[in-house]
Amino acid sequence: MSAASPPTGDDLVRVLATLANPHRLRVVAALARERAYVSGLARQLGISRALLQVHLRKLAAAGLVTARLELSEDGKAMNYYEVEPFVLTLTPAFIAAAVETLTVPDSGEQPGAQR
Amino acid sequence: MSAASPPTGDDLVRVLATLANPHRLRVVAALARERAYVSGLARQLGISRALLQVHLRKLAAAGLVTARLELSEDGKAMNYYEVEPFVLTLTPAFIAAAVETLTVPDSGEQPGAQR
DNA sequence: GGCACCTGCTAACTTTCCTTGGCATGTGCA
DNA sequence: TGCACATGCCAAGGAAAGTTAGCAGGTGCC
Repeated sequence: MSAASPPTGDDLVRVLATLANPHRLRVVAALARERAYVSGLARQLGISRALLQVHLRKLAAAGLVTARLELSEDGKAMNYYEVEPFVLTLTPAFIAAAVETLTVPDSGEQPGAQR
Repeated sequence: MSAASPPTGDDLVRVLATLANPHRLRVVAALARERAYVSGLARQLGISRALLQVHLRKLAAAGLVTARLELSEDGKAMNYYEVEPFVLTLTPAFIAAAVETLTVPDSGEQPGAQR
């Protein structure tokens, strides 16, 4: 799956909004090197677990990272996160295409909204 | 120059944050078709000029669009905006590289911040 | 049992962003 | 002169995001 072909413009907005944050960018960068579990990653990044949890959740909601619950050798439950191999090439033309499938805030949500 | 090789991670965050907005995405899409002036574009998009101004300013600050002041046939000052031909390929590896040049919020702003 | 490590959640505060409305300026034309 | 169009700015309220602190649960080991 991954985010190869961004279908809806809403998805694009969500992904961009998710990546538009220094902490989340660091998380993606860290997970790009190697997967990690929450507490360890929090220490590595120098932020609180609560804060990291929120960011990880957003990244997961955008489909940029995935969680995998595992058991360590000593039987502790570790929640390992790994980055999704996404590729997103942003260009004016690409954005123009994505905008076609943007839902409008109030009225309806017709993709091909003519002006 | 355009945004061919995103230098600092801060720039990346700025560009992403700028694009992470439905209105600004629509603006980029509209300008990708053809350049336009503020009032006309506001009518075309169905938003107020004040709102469009703010979004255009952010887009310009991120280097995604450029303004060009011209005079119409009847002597009116028209501020034409056009999109910049940017190309930004987002991948985990690309982000990992950009993070290297992310400035930290409080302390200093050393690019190669060790963990 | 007590300590150290892991997990998750929620409430509340602070900060930032979005949006609107109003005001001021300048031009051309009837 | 008054209308229509263009430009810009600033203040203020509402909505959303970021962050912290605290609580509760689980396991292994001395």
